[in-house]
Amino acid sequence: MNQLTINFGYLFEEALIEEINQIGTYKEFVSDTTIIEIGDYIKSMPLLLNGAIKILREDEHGDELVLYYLEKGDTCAMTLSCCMGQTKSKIRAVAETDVELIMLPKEKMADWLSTYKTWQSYILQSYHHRMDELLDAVDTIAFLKMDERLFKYLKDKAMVTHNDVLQVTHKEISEDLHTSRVVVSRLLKKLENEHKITLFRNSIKVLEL
DNA sequence: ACATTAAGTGATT
DNA sequence: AATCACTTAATGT
Repeated sequence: MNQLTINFGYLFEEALIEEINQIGTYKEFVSDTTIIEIGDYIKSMPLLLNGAIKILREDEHGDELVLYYLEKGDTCAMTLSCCMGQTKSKIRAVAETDVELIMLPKEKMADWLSTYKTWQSYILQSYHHRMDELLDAVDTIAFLKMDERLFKYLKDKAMVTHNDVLQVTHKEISEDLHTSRVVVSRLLKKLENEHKITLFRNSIKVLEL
């Protein structure tokens, strides 16, 4: 399993890679699978080898809101805080693309914090990075108008899937952004008139990246 | 041919 | 920006 060395070799020393290889369990998820559900107890943390994961928040009525995406080399900050305390997940994680990852039991990650300096800085950096992404998400929701949010959403999605043609319906977008389908349709039409995207049935091509 | 789902649009709040 | 009501277009059975 060389995947690990490819994605994390520059981060971790060999001994740590070796331990991860031995202890971690390799898993795959196909696109659109829910990996972590709200309320789940977290007993292991993931290291993303390939693909992208969408992190969502949900309100009491089941309405969703996309927070950010995880990409290869990332880990989920939520699981970190959940593994420390014994709390439930407050977010949902859905595979945006097909995903390959390694699950690490939570007991080890605490041990490694003291044994491996590279592990320690990786965890701390992950936290820092997630915090930035979260602030970015807050800014986006609080300060950007819907049309700008929408365009950013499309660009982000194109980015993580490495594909400028997005396979989504207006309805799905409206759910991710927590707005109505009608609004999304109107704004998409506007973006198309501005030549930023082109619309098709069930897909959208992003022109300005 | 008919039903279903996706998308476009005017009018109203 | 949300909702309603309605139309049109594409797709599935």
